[in-house]
Amino acid sequence: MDKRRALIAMSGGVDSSVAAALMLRAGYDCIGATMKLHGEDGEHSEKSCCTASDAEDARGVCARLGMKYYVFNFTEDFERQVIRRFAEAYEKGLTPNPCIDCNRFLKFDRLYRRAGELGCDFIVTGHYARTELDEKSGRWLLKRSLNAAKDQTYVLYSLTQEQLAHTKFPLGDFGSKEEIREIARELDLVNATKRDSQDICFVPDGDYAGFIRRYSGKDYPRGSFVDKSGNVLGEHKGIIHYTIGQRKRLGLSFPQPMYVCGKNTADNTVTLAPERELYSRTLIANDFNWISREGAPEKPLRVWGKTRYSAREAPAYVEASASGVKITFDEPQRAVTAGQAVVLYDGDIVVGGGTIIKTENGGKTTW
RNA sequence: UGGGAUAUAGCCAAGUGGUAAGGCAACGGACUUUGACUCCGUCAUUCCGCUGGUUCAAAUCCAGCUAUCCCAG
Repeated sequence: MDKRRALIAMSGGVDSSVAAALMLRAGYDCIGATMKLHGEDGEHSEKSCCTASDAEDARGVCARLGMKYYVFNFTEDFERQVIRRFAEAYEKGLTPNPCIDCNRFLKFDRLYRRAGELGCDFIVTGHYARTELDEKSGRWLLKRSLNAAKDQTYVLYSLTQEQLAHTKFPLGDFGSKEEIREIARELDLVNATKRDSQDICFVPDGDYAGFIRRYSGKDYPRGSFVDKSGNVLGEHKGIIHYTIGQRKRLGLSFPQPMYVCGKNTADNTVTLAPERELYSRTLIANDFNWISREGAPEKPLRVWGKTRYSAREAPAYVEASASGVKITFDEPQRAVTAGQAVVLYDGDIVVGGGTIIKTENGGKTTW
């Protein structure tokens, strides 16, 4: 019987390289692949991913491990599905998470389909997450990695049952990143000590507002910082420069720290308030993907919700609502931001996730 | 141009004779596969509006000047 074949999505980093090694070790017929996602403008730092040198690292690792290696040029899809969404979201006053879109539309769609065309049974990534078939329900589950600190299920909530059935995350069962690096060292992989990637990969200099301006060719006019009562506090540099909960780079001084608590694209204002104004207990999310269950529960269901990548999950109830999925936390959450994802957990199991479209402050208002 | 008040870093602001707190902002770093948040660090090498004076010693006392604000015009 033929060996099962797997396509390894290789960024050039240590994680996906070790994932490949582990799949080989497990006896799979492995093909390495790097997605070329953005053009070479020579300005990408070592902090970003998917650069030419990263592809070289991936190629080197594949050579070392004796795997076939391909580079797929997905720059067009990336531009359309990730960068454009990113820019348009900011223009609408939202704060998007491009990593989630990249996983959803590139890795687990474009690349996933390509893997199928190449006769692969699985797509493999270096994400810290686990999958498991639940015998009782017959559903594929997405579960947190054993290494809780590195868990990346938050950016994977969009995976469908079909995708989960054909995905493997070899790193999910490791307790620490050190173990991963140790394997890389043992195998003498070139990137064993390469630093973890971070920041938005297509905006390596961190100036995402400048990037959006160059990308769209539009000008984002200055406007007013206002307080909750509408009093003008100062001038802001353009609404795309700010996000909910932001404290720094406001350029204004007050007796107390002030934070962005609202953005209004209609009148181009940014509302500032003290930290205590940032908390909201309920939110509405749409574009929701349910993983451990079929759809939204009719009656409130007990879950743990996470409103941002680095947030700790907090107890909440989720239920169906006219405008989407309604989530009510036991305790108000800080700076819940439209455009970001909310992901729900039941222990280690990802119940589902969606995009936050609306929040409500401290129970003062109901709908 | 009569009276009163205030003049300390980008902003606010302690300090009232003994050798410049703190907060905000800014900048740097850590953390982080998003934006943020958070944490750590730097931030008036003695012109503390200016000029003199008193004193061993002044941002702190005195005088004059300048600027701003308020009340009277």
